[in-house]
Order: sequence, then C-alpha cells, then structure tokens
Amino acid sequence: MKSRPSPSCSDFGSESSEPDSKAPEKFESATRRRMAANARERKRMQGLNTAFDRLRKVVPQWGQDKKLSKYETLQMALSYIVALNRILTDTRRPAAPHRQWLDLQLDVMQPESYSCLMRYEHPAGQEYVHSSFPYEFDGHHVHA
DNA sequence: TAGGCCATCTGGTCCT
DNA sequence: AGGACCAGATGGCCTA
Repeated sequence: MKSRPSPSCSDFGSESSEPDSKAPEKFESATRRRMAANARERKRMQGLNTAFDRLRKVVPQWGQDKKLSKYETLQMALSYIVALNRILTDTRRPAAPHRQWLDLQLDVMQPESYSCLMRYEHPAGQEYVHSSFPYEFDGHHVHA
C-alpha cells in the first residue's frame, strides 16, 4: 500500500549477544510483546482510517477529484453538522425557501473553518461555492 | 526541492 | 500483566 519505514522492529532481533542466560528469553518475550503491540496499533489506526473514509462519504465534497485530508474531513464535518443543526432550527420557523437554505450554509461556513480548503478555490468564487454543495434538500439534489 | 500528508514504530500513561 | 490510546519521531510518496 503505502510507505513502510525501515522495520526497526526487525532490528529488534539483530542484537542477541547477552551474557545473562535468562536474557535471550526475556528479550524474545519483549520482542514478541512489542510486535504484538505494533500489530494492534496498526489495526487500530486502520479502524480509525475506515471511520474517516465513512465520514468522507457523508460529508460534502469540494470537488470530487481530491480526497479530503483527515484534518479537512473533520473541519468539514464540523461545519456540516452546524449547518444541519441550523437548518433544523430554522425549519421550525415559517417557510425557509431553498435559496435561504443555501445562504444559511455559507453563512455557517466561516472562512476560518474552510480556509484549509481554499486550494480548491474556483475563479467563479462565491458562485462556485453555491454550486458545490451536493447534498440533498427535500428530495432534490442541490447541485445547481 | 520543499512542504503536506500519511503509515508505521515506539515509549509512556491509564484502565481493566 | 496486558490492552487501548496517545503523541513524537521517522521516512516514503506526491504535488506545486
């Protein structure tokens, strides 16, 4: 898959000249535990990455080509939740038109919360922002 | 080539 | 004691 930095745990077994008779066993046991811990940590991180992938799928994407980084994913999720929350609150008031709904989202997306995404900035500026929120509203896909 | 992002290893800390 | 979680270090890959 990706990078695999020099497996220093394999170096673990390379120095095996201990005078103490119990030392080799102790060393092997320590090596085994370390390797087991590494495996668990790998598995844990894979679980975390799976969770990030699932989050990426439900969070709005700014351009389909580029995968959001972990940090960007969290920022986007945060903004998304806040936006949805405001929508929920707002719909209790009389008729919020679609346009208002869109503006709402941009309102919530404070610059500091999406500045990390500015590399996707489009020449069309604000227009692009409006057209790049592919979530659904009221059964309609909002991607005008 | 520098900088960003990532995977992995590792040692420390906390919890069961 | 052993597992889960975390943060720092390290090194690889990719892009501007």
